[in-house]
Amino acid sequence: MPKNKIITHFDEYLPLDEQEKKALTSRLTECKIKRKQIILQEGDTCKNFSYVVEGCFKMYGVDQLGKEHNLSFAAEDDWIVDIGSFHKQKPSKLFIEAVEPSVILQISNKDLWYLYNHYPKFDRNFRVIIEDKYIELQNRLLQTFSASAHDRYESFLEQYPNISNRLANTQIASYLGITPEFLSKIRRDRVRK
Amino acid sequence: MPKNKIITHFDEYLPLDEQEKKALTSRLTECKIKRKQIILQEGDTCKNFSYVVEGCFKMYGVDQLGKEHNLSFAAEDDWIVDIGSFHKQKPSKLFIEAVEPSVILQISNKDLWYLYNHYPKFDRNFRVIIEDKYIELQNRLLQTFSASAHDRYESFLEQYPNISNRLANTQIASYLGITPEFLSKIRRDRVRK
DNA sequence: GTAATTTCTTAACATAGTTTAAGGGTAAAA
DNA sequence: TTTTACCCTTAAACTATGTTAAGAAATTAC
Repeated sequence: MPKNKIITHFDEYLPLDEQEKKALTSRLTECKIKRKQIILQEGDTCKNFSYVVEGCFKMYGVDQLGKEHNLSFAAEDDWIVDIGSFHKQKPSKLFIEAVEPSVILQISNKDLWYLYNHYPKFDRNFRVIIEDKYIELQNRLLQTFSASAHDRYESFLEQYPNISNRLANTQIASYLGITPEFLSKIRRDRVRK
Repeated sequence: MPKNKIITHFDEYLPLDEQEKKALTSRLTECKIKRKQIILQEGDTCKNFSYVVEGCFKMYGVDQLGKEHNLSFAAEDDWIVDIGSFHKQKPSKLFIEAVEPSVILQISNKDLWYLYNHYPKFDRNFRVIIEDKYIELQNRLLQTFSASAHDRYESFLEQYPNISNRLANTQIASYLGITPEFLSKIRRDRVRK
């Protein structure tokens, strides 16, 4: 039962009581998503906060030359949302796309605010979830400035072993901020050494 | 009265009632900080969440070669903290240093948790504050990947006019992820054009 | 199972940004 | 006010990474 997974997820933070569980699960929508299906498109407003039960997603921006830049991946038991668009309910500059057939649980902006306003524990839990994501993002930015592409690739493999072997190198290159050709060169040098 | 500034700051989120104001202000410590004074050092645990009443700070990491990489600046009415270290109460990898003589209001980790546990509104307000910071950081990362140093400099000047004219170019270059020499070249080309 | 599409690799060439070094300018400290 | 420390700029040589193109390999779709 997919909705149990999200309950278990919250046990890592402040566990929900029966009433809160009921309030949450009754507001979750389960969706099956096909590979390459886009669940958020540039220009649209991000209406849902999504919890990945199964599968994997990427969130990316597209630059003036049409190139994609991956901001994040989300696999099992992770959240995926354009917080900027969701939080302010304004058009997004990003895309969210499934890289595998996936199952997600979605909660709408309106319903999440209902939970925030009636059960303060959700403010707490999402505060902590966001803080953790902020820490990750800040570490990544620091690495981008202070380490070579080679070192960033090594870190990525160490930090996300479960995700890295499910993604095309093209996608990893985009996440690292380099071209696939250059990643290929890095991989060749790794093996040779 | 510095403590009034922080109350006004919260009015932009969910305004505090009298009891909450009292609970907050009684837990704030006012500090005067000298230019170049370091309020968080690598290896130390970040014990305080700091609100800048006056002045300006930088937060940075130092790489293996001893080079500084600025992650963020904070001036009046902004918060400065190493969330990673503060949140998990583990040694920080970062420094926080005043770039001007400053006045800050600090709240300790313990006291902030007291507020979180007794007044849920603080969970709400800090959730929203962190979300805003997350959005900023994510935009910056996307820009770092998709725009040239020249364009990033222009954006920085537009986005932070109040900070940019108070900082040495060395500091701005570090924030943009380039060398001061290259920023100098960018500035020369800007003027010529 | 086969065709179609995408991904991976290689290599030659191009470039944004770095390094080093040095001189002059500016703001902080005493 | 004077000294000191730091900051800014220039320029030439250098390096990490990007670009283009093209064939081989792998994965996905039919």
